[in-house]
Amino acid sequence: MSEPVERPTGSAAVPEKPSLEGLETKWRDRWETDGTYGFDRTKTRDQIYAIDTPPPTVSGALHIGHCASYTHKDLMARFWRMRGKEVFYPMGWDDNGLNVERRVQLMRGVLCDPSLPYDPDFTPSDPPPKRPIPVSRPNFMQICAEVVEMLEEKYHELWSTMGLSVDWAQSYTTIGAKARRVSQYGFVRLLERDLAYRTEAPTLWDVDMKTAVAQAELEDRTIPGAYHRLVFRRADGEPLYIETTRPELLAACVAVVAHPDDERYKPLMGTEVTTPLFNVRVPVLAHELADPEKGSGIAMICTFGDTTDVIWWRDLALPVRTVVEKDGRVATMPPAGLEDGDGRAAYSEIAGLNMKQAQKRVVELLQAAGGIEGEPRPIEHPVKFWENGNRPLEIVTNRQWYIRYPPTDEMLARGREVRWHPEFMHVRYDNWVNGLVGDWNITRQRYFGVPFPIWYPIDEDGNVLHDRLLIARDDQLPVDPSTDVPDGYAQEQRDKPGGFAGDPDVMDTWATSSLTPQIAGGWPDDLDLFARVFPMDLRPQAHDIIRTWLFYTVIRSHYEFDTAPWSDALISGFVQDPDRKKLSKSAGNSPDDPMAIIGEFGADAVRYWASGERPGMDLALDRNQFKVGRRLATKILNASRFVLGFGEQPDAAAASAPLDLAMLGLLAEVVDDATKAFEEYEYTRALERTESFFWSFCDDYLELVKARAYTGDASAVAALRLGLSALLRLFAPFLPFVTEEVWSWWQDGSVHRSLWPTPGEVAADDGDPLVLEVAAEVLGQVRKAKTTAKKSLRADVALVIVHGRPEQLAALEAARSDVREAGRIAELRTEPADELTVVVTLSE
RNA sequence: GGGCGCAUAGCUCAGUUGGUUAGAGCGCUGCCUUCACACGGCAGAGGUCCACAGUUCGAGUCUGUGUGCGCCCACCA
Repeated sequence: MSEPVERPTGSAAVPEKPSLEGLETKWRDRWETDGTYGFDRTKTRDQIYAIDTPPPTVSGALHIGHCASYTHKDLMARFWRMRGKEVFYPMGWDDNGLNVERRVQLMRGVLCDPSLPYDPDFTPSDPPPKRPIPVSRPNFMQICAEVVEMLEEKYHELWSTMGLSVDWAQSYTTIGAKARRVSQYGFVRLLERDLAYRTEAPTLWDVDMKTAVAQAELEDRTIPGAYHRLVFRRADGEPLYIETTRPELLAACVAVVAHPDDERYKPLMGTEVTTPLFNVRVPVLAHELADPEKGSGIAMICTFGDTTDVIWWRDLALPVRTVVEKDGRVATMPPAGLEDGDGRAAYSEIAGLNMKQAQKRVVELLQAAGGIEGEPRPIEHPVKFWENGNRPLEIVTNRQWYIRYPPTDEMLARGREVRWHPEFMHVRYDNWVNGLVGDWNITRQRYFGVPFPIWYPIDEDGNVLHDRLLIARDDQLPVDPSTDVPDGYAQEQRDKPGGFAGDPDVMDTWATSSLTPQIAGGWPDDLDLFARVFPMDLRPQAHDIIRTWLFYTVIRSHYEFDTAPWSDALISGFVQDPDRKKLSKSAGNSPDDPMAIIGEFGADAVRYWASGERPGMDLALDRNQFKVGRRLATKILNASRFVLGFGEQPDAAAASAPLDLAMLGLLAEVVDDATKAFEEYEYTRALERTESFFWSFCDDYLELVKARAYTGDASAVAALRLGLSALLRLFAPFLPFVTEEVWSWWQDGSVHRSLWPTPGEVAADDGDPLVLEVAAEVLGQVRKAKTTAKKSLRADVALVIVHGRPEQLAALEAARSDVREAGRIAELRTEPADELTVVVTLSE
């Protein structure tokens, strides 16, 4: 038993009492100052790893789920950077569109009324008024811009605190000039190729926000409704019962339809029936989509009650009888075809009512007129809503811009060019592509968005000539047709006969965000940069927007560059609260407020928790994991201080003792596994392997070697420092703050710009892992004996007899003195046996 | 109605090509004031691997059926 050795004085840079406090602030400032994550655009495409980072919707509430998914992207960025790639890792803010307008309406109490003049002195009142105040379009835009800037700063703050290694110099916003230019330029190019077009067509419409919405933004909600049994009259005066949940649309009825094989209605096909109340004659038609099981098996077709009506209307070439206006109210004037005097009188009773009121009134009128049989029969049924809306969508006819979908097989082929992580998410893409209907409506009747770079001439009679486009020149873009003037016209001619009119609408936000690789990559003005980053390597995103962001990006890249936009898609899941419900959206003091959590546990701990979410899987919000992560970070701090306290040994080759080589050999395997895991986007496995090794490094190896290390043994010190160096680098993507802190104690430069360890670097010689395994097992048995005897681990051991196979005993011999020191063993004997057993006799 | 995923210890999850006694962390219990770390360490208890059927010498793992949960999609009269 050796005498305690005085501990060598540690490096001056190693603090006596290391702490995690303040590491986030310290290092994020330092990384910013040093440009640690700056992108070097002189590198070529093969040297670059480009990430198509999702621009977060800044109008949404910040919550801990963001931290999880953005950590995953950062893990990949940091891994590839350490592998020597120049990582192109921009950040965008999605700050245009309807959601921002809604947020502004709530936060500032204003809404846009384009008919109002600009008021330079207007300031929103604080707190905002309950009833939003109408303001001019320029005022509204200004307020929106202020609000998004504030929101973006909060995101920036959170991302920096989380340690995201983005290059902030590459930032963009989807409402910014660059994004507007790319959006308009991309649009014009599609227009020139007839891949974008404008047409008047039935459109899904949100009556509250008064805008069209796209197929991808729909969601079904099950709400109460009721079947109303309406009494139509056949030519012979007999009744024909038709069940509908929307009697208020009766005036919009253009036909009734049954299945062609439905024997009950076959005799009526080709005849006409008369609607109750309005007394309009409509044909009885056949169509496959009519379901004999539903209602009375025969349906009324209205223009338009739902998307099936649109299909019937199109397939059967029916006329339009519009009843619903864009504000969701019944049109003032009755539709064409409603000629009957009583019918017009009935219509006047519902004109101007909203849908709910209209339904009530129509039912009353029908009851009075005997047009309805029995009481309404309540049901629950799915109805289409805009995903952020409050009232069911209506379908109205409107002029809209569309982008054509490519043929299905082309879109599927593009999907197959991408490697999906996890692979099963690919199915969602295919399902979506196979279920597409119509084309992509990119028009929104809103204000805070990218306008269409289009004007229309006005003829001498004041008619806007919508089929004669005045398209902005490429070099003019971005333009705002509401203030800019097309070539050949003067500002005074705006909205005048013989003059011009600007296109009033803006693009759907996806029409812009589908171009994120183009926007971030500098297309079309910086083609040098673009060639260095496109097609990109990675699209990381959540699974809910496969049908939107991912799909649309593929389409734009397909049209513009004839390629998939990236080689790999990394799809993350959602964060759920411990009860598996949706996380609360409230910002501020909620239990999932990210800043509060980071403040309590540290960013590394939050990243640790997030790293446990495997691609495609959901993750529960688990405070326990924050604790575990924090404990790991603390352990790294303390273990590192301990290791570095043994002094320096610059020659890594000095590691020669069998125990030390065994440790390094095992570490080399860990490096190899972690590297492969990362290359397969299995970052969770990389962390698990590293973490598990690290704990045995601390509990077993460090305990075994410390007596020798205290003496300054070159092999021990070299192995410890080499092991620590590799471990810090393996942990660096996950725990960037604590690893950087420790790295700074004894290394130059940032750990995040150091090279990822390689197996060969760690284990130049072949160590025999058995040495460490057997030594750790014996030490473990000694500890167990002490614990069982309720003795301190410092208690002396009189005798240890190890039974084992010859190679096990030989391995133990190679570490004999380390084992004796670590276990405080007076006498260590070995005896041959078939399996390894350890008999421990404690001293009295 | 269609598709996808999940189901393993009280909780959160690993279990790679089928192969002895199914693992980890947390939690729980006990012990250790230990000279890197009490924001610690050591150890212990705890499981009919959702059910049924099949393939196989052998199934947590492969096949089928069913059940439960979650998500995505769907033409909703």
